[in-house]
Amino acid sequence: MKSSKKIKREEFIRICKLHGLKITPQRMAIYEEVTGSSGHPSAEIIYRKIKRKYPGISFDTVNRTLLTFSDIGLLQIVEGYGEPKRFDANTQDHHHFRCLRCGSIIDVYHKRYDELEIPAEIETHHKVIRKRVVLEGICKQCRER
Amino acid sequence: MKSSKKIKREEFIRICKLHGLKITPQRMAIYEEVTGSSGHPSAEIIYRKIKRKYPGISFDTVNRTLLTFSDIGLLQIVEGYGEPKRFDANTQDHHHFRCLRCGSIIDVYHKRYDELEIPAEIETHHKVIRKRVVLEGICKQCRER
DNA sequence: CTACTAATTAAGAGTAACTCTTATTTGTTG
DNA sequence: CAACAAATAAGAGTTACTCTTAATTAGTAG
Ligand SMILES: [Mn+2]
Ligand SMILES: [Mn+2]
Ligand SMILES: [Zn+2]
Ligand SMILES: [Zn+2]
Repeated sequence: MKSSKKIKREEFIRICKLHGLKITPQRMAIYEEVTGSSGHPSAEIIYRKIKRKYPGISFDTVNRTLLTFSDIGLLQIVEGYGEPKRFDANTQDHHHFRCLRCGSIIDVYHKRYDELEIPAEIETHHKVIRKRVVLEGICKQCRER
Repeated sequence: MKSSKKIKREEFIRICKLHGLKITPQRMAIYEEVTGSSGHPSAEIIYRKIKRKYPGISFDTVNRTLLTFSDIGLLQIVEGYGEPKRFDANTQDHHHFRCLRCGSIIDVYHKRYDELEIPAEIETHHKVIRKRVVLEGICKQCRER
């Protein structure tokens, strides 16, 4: 029986080839790291973690690769307000709650949000590719302090 | 009969006093500029426009003032992905469509979006202050090219 | 109106988060 | 395995803020 890690790697290779991207050790490491981390890490955080196991890697490669992955749909960038970009390898349809105090980002799964209709005056003029609900406020941990 | 411009200024002064902010010519100019502009300008754009009529003003003052105004609810910052922040003096309940190619931001008014319920598992743990729908895609102008 | 003082500002230096350039290395293809 | 386009490392450069400091000023107490 195949491990889920191996299936994930094969899927990764498939999508890279589909987009004409070479399979490099750096890309593998970055993909494993970002899919393995449950949160919504920044490029800097991902860079630091990978550097432990792979000291030669450069920040530029990590950042460029994350943007490439975002272009080909392997991951997404979470909506924000100009702080470091936060990456998300969760490709399921989902939304986010963002804490205005500590910056933590929590996944929100809600079927009604996935089914939102697009207003007619937008739909007739523009092409909508993505729709998301963004919730903001103060998270549990921050409230308790 | 009072002009709407005058009413706007009085309301501005009221809110500033409410938050213990001094009424300075710079603040007045920035507020007039940002409420007068229909789009969703960046700090740099607002700075350049004000500089024409008020050559002595500094970028830092414009930027700091915009952030202050956002803190006290006179305006908001539009959700984005790390480009320059975009400010919005439209205080009505509304949402945004953002063009992924040219970066233009279009207001979306849709009652159903204003009435979105908050999922129970978020509501019970965290305090939600704001909820917004973000649409993304390619705008009419960009499609026609 | 005048003096006082805390808030605000201009100017410019500093910083964070990318983003680009160039020389070198490497994955893929024939 | 030879050829070469793609990718990387290193470091410089850029953008968009953000901070520091000295000067100015709005609001208020007399
Ligand atoms: Mn997520
Ligand atoms: Mn708007
Ligand atoms: Zn928090
Ligand atoms: Zn466009």
